[in-house]
Amino acid sequence: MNVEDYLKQLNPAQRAAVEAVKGPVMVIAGAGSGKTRVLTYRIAHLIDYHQVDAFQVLSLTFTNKAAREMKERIARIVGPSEAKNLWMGTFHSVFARILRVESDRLGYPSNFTIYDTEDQAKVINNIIKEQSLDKEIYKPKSVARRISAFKNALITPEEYQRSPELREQDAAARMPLMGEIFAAYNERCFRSGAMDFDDLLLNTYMLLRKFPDVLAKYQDRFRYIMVDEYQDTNHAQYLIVKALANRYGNICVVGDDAQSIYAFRGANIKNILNFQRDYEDVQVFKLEQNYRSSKTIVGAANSLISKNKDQLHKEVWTDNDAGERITIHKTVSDNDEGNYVARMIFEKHMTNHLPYESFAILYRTNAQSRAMEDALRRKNIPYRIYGGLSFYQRKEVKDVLAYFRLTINPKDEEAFRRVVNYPKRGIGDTTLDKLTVVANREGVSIWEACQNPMLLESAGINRPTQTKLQDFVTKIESYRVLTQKGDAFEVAGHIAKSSGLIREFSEDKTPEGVSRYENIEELLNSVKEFTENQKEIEDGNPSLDAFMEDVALITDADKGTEDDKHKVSLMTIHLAKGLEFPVVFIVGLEESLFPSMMSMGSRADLEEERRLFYVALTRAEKEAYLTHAQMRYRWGKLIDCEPSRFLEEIDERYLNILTPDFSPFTGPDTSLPSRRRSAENTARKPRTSLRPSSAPPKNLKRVRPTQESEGNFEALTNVEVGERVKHQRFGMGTVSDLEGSGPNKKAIIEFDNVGEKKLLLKFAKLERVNA
DNA sequence: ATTTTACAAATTTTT
DNA sequence: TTTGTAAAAT
Repeated sequence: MNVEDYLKQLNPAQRAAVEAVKGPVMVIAGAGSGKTRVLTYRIAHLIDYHQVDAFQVLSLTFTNKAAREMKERIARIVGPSEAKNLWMGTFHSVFARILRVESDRLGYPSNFTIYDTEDQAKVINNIIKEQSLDKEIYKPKSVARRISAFKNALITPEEYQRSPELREQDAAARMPLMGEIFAAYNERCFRSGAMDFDDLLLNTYMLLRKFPDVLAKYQDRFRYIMVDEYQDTNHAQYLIVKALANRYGNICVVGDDAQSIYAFRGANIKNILNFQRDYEDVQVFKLEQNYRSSKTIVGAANSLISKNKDQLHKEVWTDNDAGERITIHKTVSDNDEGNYVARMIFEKHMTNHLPYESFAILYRTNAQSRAMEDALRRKNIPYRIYGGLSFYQRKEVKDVLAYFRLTINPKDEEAFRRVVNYPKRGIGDTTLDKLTVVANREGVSIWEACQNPMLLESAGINRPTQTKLQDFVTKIESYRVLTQKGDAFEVAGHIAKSSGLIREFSEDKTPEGVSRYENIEELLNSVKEFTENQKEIEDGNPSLDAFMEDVALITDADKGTEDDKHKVSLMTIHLAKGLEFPVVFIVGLEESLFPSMMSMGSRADLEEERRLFYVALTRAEKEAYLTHAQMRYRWGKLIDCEPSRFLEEIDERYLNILTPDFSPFTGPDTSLPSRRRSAENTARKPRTSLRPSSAPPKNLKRVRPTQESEGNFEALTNVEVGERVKHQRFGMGTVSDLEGSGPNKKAIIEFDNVGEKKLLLKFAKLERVNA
């Protein structure tokens, strides 16, 4: 594709934004206005037309998936060898990459661990316990939120102590020791060689501020900077971008104030509202033509968002057809809501021949997915849930990962605590407490304390336990040696086996245990896949370090794969940002659910909820359905619900309000007479108890005790060479070889799309395909 | 040190 | 309803 070709595909406003390559540029991009297209072509244009070196372009996106897709599109214009040099990714992943290079400046090891929310909570919990504070007053969650807020505002523990206002705020909240906890938390993370998500930003900022030569280096490298979803940047991100752009001034931010929905994690909508004040001679472009949605949807969304006070003026319009009115439907209960949605999807799928991937069900809270899942499953409608408990957060997966983490960075205290006695080694809480005391006293990590027999002795740990600890240390050390030679897959496989975890899981024959075992297999598969991919790439890195780096910053939105074709998407509205679907169901439009209870206190919060609804509505291309239930299960109790105020805020001419008659004689399934209702409820019980009692697998393989696994059971193990088979995830393939026998029988399968895989037949959910 | 039992708490959204 | 934590028992 040459210059003329891609410029021709743009409308005047888009084209102007693409061609304005110098100086500060702000693009206000209404929903569905072709923002990604502008960003893509702008970068391609820089490289292709202005001969800018791809190494000098930094592009910060909202998800890594978005970055990957954009890179592919750019590659098609400028060629893959050039495109691969682009710096593209989320703030967190790009800055983690920089921090790995520069970590010694800040006193961190370059293989620092990235703590997720769970690790963070555990550290805080430990500190609260050690200082014997009342955790009714110092709620770990609120402490974590508070610390996160400090970091996003770039406040250090020292600055905290110097600020009377902050100290008073916490004293007023009966938490006068907040500053001490904050300091202890930072200290502990530092000693563990670990950064949390906020640290990735904060430390990048500190790095650039304290070391002018580092700043100069990156200023000089990133001569063209682009920031997507600028309305969702926080203060730290704002300052980092500003610092980096300070030399060349070629900064282009793209965003939509109407879609700012991340204030709760520190995003500051003022960043976009004040951009013109912050930079000189800003060129502003407004993309107001919506290419995505029908006139009805655009009109409805406009009428809704006009209720917000804080916004930049813009007029989103569309050339598309008027389309169907938006349906509002009231149901009796949350289960009923699920049935309605499932029935509508089924009907539309059958009568209009819409594939299942055309549908999305969006909700405010993850908890709402349950009712939807039940209903979809009952109708055998395939679906995929995004978010919720992700694969990498599952307990058993984190256990294995903790061994990996400890191998890479033995100072990682949370990983240490997690696995030092798992599988059981006779090292219990008492020992751990003693270790903590001595580590704190000496100002070293627990690991370092374990390496020093003198310290163990002085901690009052008895001889047998000392030996156990030393055995553990030796074991981890041996893994470390292995990482010097082996690739991620070799090391991971060895660790999983020799740590005893595999044995631990395989001994458990309960359905939960089997599911856990499968998840570990799945994890090792993904290590294998990663290793192989890295080996194929020219300068790929197949080490375990690289794998863990990849895993740490994977986001829920990043994980979609090919096998999501033909599936209905279920996700929170937050996760739906940036996506679009022909038909969208927004469920649970009830007061104190959406808008959420927490947001009803202040106008600013309420406006954010309204923007959230705006985002939800504008995901729809052709049709939108809004549902609300009269009753809903919450906290295990049935509660009454009022329709959301947002429903009244949409201009009526776009609406089609169904006021269904709830007598048992009308609609076939919409409302259920009480007898059937209770019968259904009792019928539900046994199935629910069949579910793994641990958190049900939300993302990858969901264990479905009923249909699938039993249905094809005979077909699983007796495949033969040359046969055509179908795998849930990998698609179609041909069996090329068999290995092992009995329960360990494996098949080597050449898949049409993903190449050769070796699968344990016991677990691979294969289907025979008749040629 | 580990297992069992009982009881409380939880639901906003995520990198 | 489910999940996690604290106390009590082995």
